[in-house]
Amino acid sequence: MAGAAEEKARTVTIRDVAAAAGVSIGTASKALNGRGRMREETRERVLAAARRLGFRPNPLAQGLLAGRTYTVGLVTDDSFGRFSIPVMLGAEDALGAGQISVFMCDTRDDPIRERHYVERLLARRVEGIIVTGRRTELRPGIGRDLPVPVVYAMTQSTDESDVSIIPDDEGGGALAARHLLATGRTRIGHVTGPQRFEAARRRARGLGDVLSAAGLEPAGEVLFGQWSEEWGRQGADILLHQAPDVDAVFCGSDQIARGVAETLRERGRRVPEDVALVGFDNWEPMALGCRPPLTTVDMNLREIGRLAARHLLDAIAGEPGGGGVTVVPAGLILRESTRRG
Amino acid sequence: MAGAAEEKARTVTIRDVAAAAGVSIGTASKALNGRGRMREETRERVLAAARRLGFRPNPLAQGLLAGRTYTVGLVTDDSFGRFSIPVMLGAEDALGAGQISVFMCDTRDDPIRERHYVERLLARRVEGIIVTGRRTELRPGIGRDLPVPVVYAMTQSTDESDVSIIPDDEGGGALAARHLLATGRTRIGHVTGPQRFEAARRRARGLGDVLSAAGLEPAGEVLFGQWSEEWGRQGADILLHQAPDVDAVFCGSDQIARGVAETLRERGRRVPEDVALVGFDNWEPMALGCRPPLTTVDMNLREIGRLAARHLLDAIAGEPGGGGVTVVPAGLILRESTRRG
DNA sequence: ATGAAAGCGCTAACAT
DNA sequence: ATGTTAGCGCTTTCAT
Repeated sequence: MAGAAEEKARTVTIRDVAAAAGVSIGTASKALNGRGRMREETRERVLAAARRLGFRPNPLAQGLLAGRTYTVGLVTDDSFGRFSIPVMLGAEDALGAGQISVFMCDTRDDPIRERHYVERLLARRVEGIIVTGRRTELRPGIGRDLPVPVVYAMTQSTDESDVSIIPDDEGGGALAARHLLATGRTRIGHVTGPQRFEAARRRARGLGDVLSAAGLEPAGEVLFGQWSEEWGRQGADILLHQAPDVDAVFCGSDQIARGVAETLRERGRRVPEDVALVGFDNWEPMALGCRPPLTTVDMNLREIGRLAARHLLDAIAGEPGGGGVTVVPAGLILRESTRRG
Repeated sequence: MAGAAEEKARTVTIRDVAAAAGVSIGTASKALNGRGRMREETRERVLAAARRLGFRPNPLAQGLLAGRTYTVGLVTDDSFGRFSIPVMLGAEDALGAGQISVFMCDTRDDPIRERHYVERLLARRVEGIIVTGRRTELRPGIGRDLPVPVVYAMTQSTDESDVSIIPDDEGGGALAARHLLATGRTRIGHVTGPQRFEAARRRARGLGDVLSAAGLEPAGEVLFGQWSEEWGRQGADILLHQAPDVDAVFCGSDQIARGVAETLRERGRRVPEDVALVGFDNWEPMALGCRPPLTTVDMNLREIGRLAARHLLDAIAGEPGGGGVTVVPAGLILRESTRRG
């Protein structure tokens, strides 16, 4: 299918092509790159030779000359990959088109290792660096006055002049709230992650603001805890105790939502008939495995990655673009857990 | 902490260092690389200049000369990252030490895209390629007679002469079976993924062989289905129907095990008192979120990655190593779901 | 229309 | 002990 030209192990240089076509190296180069003027016949001959020999220009040599490498570094501390992978895929979408390749580095959350990787990337002359993380928290930048542009995706540098692309946690919370209100719920509880997480606070604020605007308050306290199913189970019990008439729960993550769903079911509350449930993350194995399947907020991680890459490309191209934070709107994925009763 | 030397945006070449140290380029090179003999004082002077200017040798130039790039490609079709990320981390462990950087490419399961990426990697003169996948299934190789060595990790090429590193599915099944027998279970059921998956068949075989050797048979039929929680729920019901006295279930994945756990609980069977449960994958968010936390088979994905990288390094170094399949032993992670009653 | 030559940043012979 | 030179594979003037 891929044609008959078998690649041989020996590397073919432009010298070989030129020799095979009976022209000088310079001419071969021009023919291959479509530069300069030359007889059509000559160009054909060179191209044919190149094809026949399986010639691939050596990007190291090209880059050396052009002063470019057409590579960027992607540094992540999200070993587990849940969040950084979609970001990376998005980045690849945007970079791949431009023939830019990505060096992947996982810091294992170790600052020493991170420093080390950044050094290595710079030594390799990457043209830019994308830094991604597990959650949208502030983190120290990877270095000041680096010789290449840096974009933080799904994480934020403490240095305000750095460029960060983050999800709209607050908007996501608001989206969930409006959806629940629209489906007729009014006694809405909230079980979420640790209060020290900016993301948890923002999601809670998004919910709170929408409820306030509707003249409502959250059912029970806003329950900050852990990002785990176990906490979801506990939180649901606390919530049922504080607000027995609760008719909806917005959860700070899909894992928490699963825990909540389980407790609700065990306490005899039907989801969604008695209590509607909205998660956060749209982590499919979790959200689809939940019973019933979970309506949840999707942070559009892929888009975050795409945007980060585009910002980086602009910066590499020398366009200012301006520092600061870009917030990517979240979306709501509708499933059974909030179906109208 | 990292010293006061601020990096400036301008790239520093060895020429600059030589000039600053008042020596020739050649001497500067020798000083920096510790080759050749020279006065200690001169070497010091060059190193000091290099440090002061923030000099980093350009690996493109070095590579061009050495005919090496110190890079490898990592091609994955596991967009979601569940399996390929640990493999990648392991590979990084092994490669990073050798100053080899990794180009990451995600094929999105698209052969065209894969072909494209492989082309690009070869054009970049990677010195080797690691191919990883979602499950241990056979797949067509990425190409024949490629100019660099290729290692398949967590997936297997249909071409038997290719090098593949795969998990020990059969051994994992056997491990689970022996553990269940050791804790006094004898009526052991099996709910797993689709029969068309080699991995599912191997796991079932591992279980079956151990049971046979003990003079036992699986409880009920071996239930092949989907890799989903939903199927776990259904499968458990079928199993309870076929073998009401079942006292343990070995599941083909942690997701399936969660479904099984849920149905068991709803049918009034306590886990682990009445029925012990073993999963497969050690996917922590799933296994730990399960109630009770899941005993499960760990495929040692990281080790698979490490081994794949080491094979690749050997091959790059020109050591034969021999083709064929290497199987990495699995381990059993003990948690509540098989605690002795 | 084509070729020759310089040079990207670096290293390794070979001078001195 | 240090400097000079050639050359890795390629592109790009500048001659011819």
